[in-house]
Amino acid sequence: MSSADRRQREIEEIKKKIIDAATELFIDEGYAHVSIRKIAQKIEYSPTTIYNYFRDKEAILHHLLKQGYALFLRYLHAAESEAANRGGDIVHQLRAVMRAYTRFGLEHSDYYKLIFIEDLERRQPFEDCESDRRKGFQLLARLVEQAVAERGAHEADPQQISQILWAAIHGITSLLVTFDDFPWADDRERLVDTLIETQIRGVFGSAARTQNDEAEGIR
Amino acid sequence: MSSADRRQREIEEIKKKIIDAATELFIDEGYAHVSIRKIAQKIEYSPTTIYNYFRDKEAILHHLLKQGYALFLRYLHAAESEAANRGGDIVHQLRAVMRAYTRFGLEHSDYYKLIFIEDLERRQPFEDCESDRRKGFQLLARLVEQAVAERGAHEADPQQISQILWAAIHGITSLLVTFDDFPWADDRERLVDTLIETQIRGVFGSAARTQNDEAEGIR
DNA sequence: TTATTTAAATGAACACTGTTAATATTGGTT
DNA sequence: AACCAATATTAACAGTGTTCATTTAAATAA
Repeated sequence: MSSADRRQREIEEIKKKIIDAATELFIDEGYAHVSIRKIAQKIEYSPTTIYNYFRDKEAILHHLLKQGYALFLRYLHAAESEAANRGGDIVHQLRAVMRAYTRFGLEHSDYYKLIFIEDLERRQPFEDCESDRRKGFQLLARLVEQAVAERGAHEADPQQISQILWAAIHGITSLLVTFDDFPWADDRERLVDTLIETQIRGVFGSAARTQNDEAEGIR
Repeated sequence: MSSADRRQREIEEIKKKIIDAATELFIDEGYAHVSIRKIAQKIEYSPTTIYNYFRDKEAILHHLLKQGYALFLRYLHAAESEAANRGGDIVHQLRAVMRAYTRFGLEHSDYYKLIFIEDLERRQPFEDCESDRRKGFQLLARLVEQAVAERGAHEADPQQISQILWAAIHGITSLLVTFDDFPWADDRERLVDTLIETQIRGVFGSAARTQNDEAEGIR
């Protein structure tokens, strides 16, 4: 059975080669402007060979997007648990997750564009990608629910608050990523921080600032 | 010269016919999936005829986007001047403009998708469309500057505040428009209102609520 | 090792796409 | 009625995603 195993590895290897070539091309020239033939040429295979590994061109994009979403969720989860382990209070965790969201967008702006623009723009988005997106939102929603339960908020409905926070953080990230040459305020990191603080203040009131935050020098 | 005039009208008429057919198709099937031949068939002309009226397929999209931006700016300006004429204070105007932004997005979600997703997604966006977008932002920025001067804000930098408000309002609009079947909180209008109030509170503090607002029943 | 079976890579082809150049057709002016 | 300019159309090119029949390579059996 060893030869079958080896073959399995070979298949994965070729798949990876295709994905890598496609990623580079998609990012450079945009999904629509990349042809199967170009990808094939880049990996030095015949165009039809690709169809032995992926059902069609969309399947390649799908594979690529799934990778992006996995990375995205890893960012959010890492931020949440790290903040929790540090003993930060619930609002602190919320902040950390929001920051992680934009950090992902800025550090992997190509992925962000692909998964939050290219994917959204398609007629029929991939269901499992949609599910990953929902997972990201629910992570945020859980934190908000807990935070509202602990401290109360101006608007009582946690669902509404989650969606507002999501909107704000998605808004700044997508704008920063798509309008790279817009004259953004001095430092982008600071802009994001100010936005997050504005949201926290708007939702929980200024009482939401804790000694914990002060100690870490959060404005 | 009357025949030349008539011809001029005819040209505009055919252009309009092309744009209208293209609009419908682009909205239904997405820019990438619409072919010149399909547009031609819809208006019962030969495919090549279209090239007598538009340089290429992109030029059609361009024309369409310009229309969308014009409508968008009309929404913002109308809201601003209406709020000003009603004697509303500056924060009131700000609210009105933000609401107008989302109202445009919701009432013309197809346009919104085209101009705020399709356009952003292209490699090289049309400059004059970019300029229209900037105009929209600057309208907001002017109001913010004035509001900050009048009342002060938690964060002193008006530029930063403008960008935060822009991000929030763009965020909620694009999410509402792209995730039409997401389980949004009860009433979407109310969600938008709550988001706007959250922003105002976060930026100007709760002192920002005026008797004027109370009188009009704004929460 | 050789013969046979199985799996993978390919070349040719189809129905499309945007776009161009040459041709046919129309309408207005002498 | 004859001409001419403007407009519409047909034919064609290079390129696209994708399929199918065919060839090549690899794995197994004799």
